[in-house]
Amino acid sequence: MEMSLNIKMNEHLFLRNPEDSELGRRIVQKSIVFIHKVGFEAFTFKKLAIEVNTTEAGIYRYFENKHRLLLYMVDWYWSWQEYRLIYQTQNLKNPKTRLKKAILLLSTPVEDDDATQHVNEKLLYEIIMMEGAKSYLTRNVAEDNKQQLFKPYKDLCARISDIILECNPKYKYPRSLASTIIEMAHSLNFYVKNLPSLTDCGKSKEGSRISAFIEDMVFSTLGK
Amino acid sequence: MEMSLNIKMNEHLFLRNPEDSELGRRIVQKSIVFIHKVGFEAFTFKKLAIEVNTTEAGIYRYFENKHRLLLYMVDWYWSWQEYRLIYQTQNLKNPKTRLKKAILLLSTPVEDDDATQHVNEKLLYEIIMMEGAKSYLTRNVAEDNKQQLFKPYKDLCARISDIILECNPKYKYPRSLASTIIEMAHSLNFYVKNLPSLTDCGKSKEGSRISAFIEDMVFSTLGK
DNA sequence: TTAAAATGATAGTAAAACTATCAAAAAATA
DNA sequence: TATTTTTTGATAGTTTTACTATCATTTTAA
Repeated sequence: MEMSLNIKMNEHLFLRNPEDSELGRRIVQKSIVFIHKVGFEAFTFKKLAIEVNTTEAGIYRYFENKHRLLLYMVDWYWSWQEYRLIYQTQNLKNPKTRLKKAILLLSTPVEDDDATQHVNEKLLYEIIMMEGAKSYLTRNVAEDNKQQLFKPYKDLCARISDIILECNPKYKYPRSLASTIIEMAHSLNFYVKNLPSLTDCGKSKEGSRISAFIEDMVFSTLGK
Repeated sequence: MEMSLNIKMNEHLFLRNPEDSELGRRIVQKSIVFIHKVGFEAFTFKKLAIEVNTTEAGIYRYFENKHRLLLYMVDWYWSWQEYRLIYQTQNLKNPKTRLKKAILLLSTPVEDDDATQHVNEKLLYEIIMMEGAKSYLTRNVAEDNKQQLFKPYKDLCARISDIILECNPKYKYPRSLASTIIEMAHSLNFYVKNLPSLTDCGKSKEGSRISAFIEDMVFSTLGK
């Protein structure tokens, strides 16, 4: 059986939906490869146009600017992680097991998933690690937030928060703890790779050590 | 008694030491005000020059580019926080009390400190909250790291890590926990202000709620 | 089959991110 | 105090970025 995953994206993210055309899908696909390669600062629509084999104007017809394109990728990523979380925890009854799964999913660098042809999840994970925070660390946070552009992140946070409450209904800070899990899962992976003295994890077995730390912290906090 | 605090900065941060001249100090002072006002993206040396009452070339004589100037501010901030931590914990014998103090210092938005004439710490705290991560989220991390440009952050992390170990010598992840404290203290303040649904803290009494969350998490993790 | 929409090709603009030059002013030193 | 050195001011110039605009051609939809 052949299947493919399609995530419905917020309409404010684009001028023309990139899912609807060959060119659009190529823009998304190549921008992931290209941002991963050169970083968000050096990434321009002019250079991307060459990779995509179109013109600068061609890309501007899909995305207002490169920040919106980043937001598109970031939103796609968080929606995908929420999907993975739902999918991979569906038969797990024990909330503790589910929370463990959530921590593992977020803190383990991802492998490419074939269910999505034009998105390379492995590269995307590393882009989020490196550039993810730039999606909200701008003067436009308030406006972007009004347009619901951070909804996928918030949804994931809320979902993890719910699992936290299932583990311990009396816990006072489920959302703060959920955003700590999400944030640190990615930050610590960045640190291990680039500023290892900020962690206790060696470069080997990265994911597992990071998730061990987060797990220990979370379950201590929730009173096992 | 009149006193002033002077922090020795890494020489790679600047071309000419801004501490050594009236113009240099004005560049630092005004850049804090200006970045706080318009954000790092919209901040340019040309516009800063007008505020400082000099020319664009005048600023380029002190700083190679705006990213180095950001790093200068970020490093100054972490050094200052380390100084505050040492100063404010010097007579506290109990490691638990000292760790609580550290959490409070990092998670409470700061008031301006008169010991430093040309640095407005209140504005600087908010700049770090908003722009701090951009200092290391670049393609130059590795190079910048070789030049020791992240040393102040690492030093602070190491110091908190030491206090953590005093609280519980057997704890396995003191550095990861220390960087979690530092990172989340600032991130959560940003969330409360801009994306409150990622937290459980209302906009009132921000600092105290955030530190309550972090304290609870940290001491649960260390086994009170 | 014809109208509408999407793309390609090209041009142009304002601002950003620098680099260079040279004279005037200020500071250091002899 | 004179003179050398350093620092600043003023101005100009270059390349790249981040767009916007126009128009012909191709593709798709009615």
